[in-house]
Amino acid sequence: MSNCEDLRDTVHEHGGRMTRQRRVVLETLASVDAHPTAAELHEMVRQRLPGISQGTVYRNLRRLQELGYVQELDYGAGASHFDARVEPHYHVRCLRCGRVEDLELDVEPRPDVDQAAQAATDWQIDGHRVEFVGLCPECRGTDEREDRGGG
Amino acid sequence: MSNCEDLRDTVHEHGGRMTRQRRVVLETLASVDAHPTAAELHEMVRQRLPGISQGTVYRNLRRLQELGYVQELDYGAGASHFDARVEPHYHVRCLRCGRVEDLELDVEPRPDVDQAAQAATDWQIDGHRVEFVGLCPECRGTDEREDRGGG
DNA sequence: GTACAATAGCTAACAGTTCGCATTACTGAT
DNA sequence: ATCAGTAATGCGAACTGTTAGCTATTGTAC
Repeated sequence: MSNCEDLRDTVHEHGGRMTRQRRVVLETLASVDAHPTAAELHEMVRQRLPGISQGTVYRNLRRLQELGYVQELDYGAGASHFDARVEPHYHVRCLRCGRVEDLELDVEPRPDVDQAAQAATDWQIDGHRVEFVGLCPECRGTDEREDRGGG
Repeated sequence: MSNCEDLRDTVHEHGGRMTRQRRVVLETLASVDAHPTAAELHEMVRQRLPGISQGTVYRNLRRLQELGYVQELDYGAGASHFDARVEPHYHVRCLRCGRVEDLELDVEPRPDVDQAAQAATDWQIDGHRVEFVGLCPECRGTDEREDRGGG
């Protein structure tokens, strides 16, 4: 949420064109701690740009991801969620309401796991993805899950 | 493979009805090492039951999953894959062709990670999901990825 | 200011999955 | 062995999340 000012120039460097829509999509995503889906983000962005279309939000999210300003969190439970924090960090997903949030965990992602995996197979191991699952504070009270976690 | 004979009775215990379709869906999935998608499994099952519909395959996969005979591998890269091995074990997904296979890794899934996560949040942590990503032997040669792995 | 290409907005298409409904066929009881 | 009752089938249509095609705009470089 602080680096938004230089985004214009930086995005230019990468060949992007900083339209009003793209700027607002990124600013909005960067300004919230939550990790909204494309539809949720569309709704938020609409408050500043009422005419923006959902396709534009999708397109910009994809482009911004390619440019490295956004990461997509897609673990299969319904829609993808998006995150403007691109440094690697952990996420939790609520099994009941689907919400995704950051998890501040000082356990470092361990490359030795990848090495162990590499030693065990003839595939080329590029890495691994981790997602924590559970119940968010709001859903802890209620008790009527619609599970989707596996793995 | 081996446990298919008792499936009839066991499934009954859980309230399921062992139709020809359900039996063949499960037998077919259990007889392969691969982890096919619903569509792929449908195609396989058709060789024994030409008239079976895709909806029936989906329905049975869901039901069998509820009954604990099948696990769904859904990490968001296109379609879900299904696995008749329900004991926890690791999987790799090919970033290029999407194939999913087992990964025999003797690193135990570590509950202490969940405990660390639990200590760091007010969510209720139920566990975590891990998926390795990389290139399968067949795709290693070619070099024209269509990436989808993240976080 | 002007030109040009990247992008917006719109709608239709698409993939994966689920649902509704009439028909079939397991299963437990007779 | 038959029968009743209900879960499951097959089919197609609906639904969700996402992408693509097209024309009109509009950033950006000159």
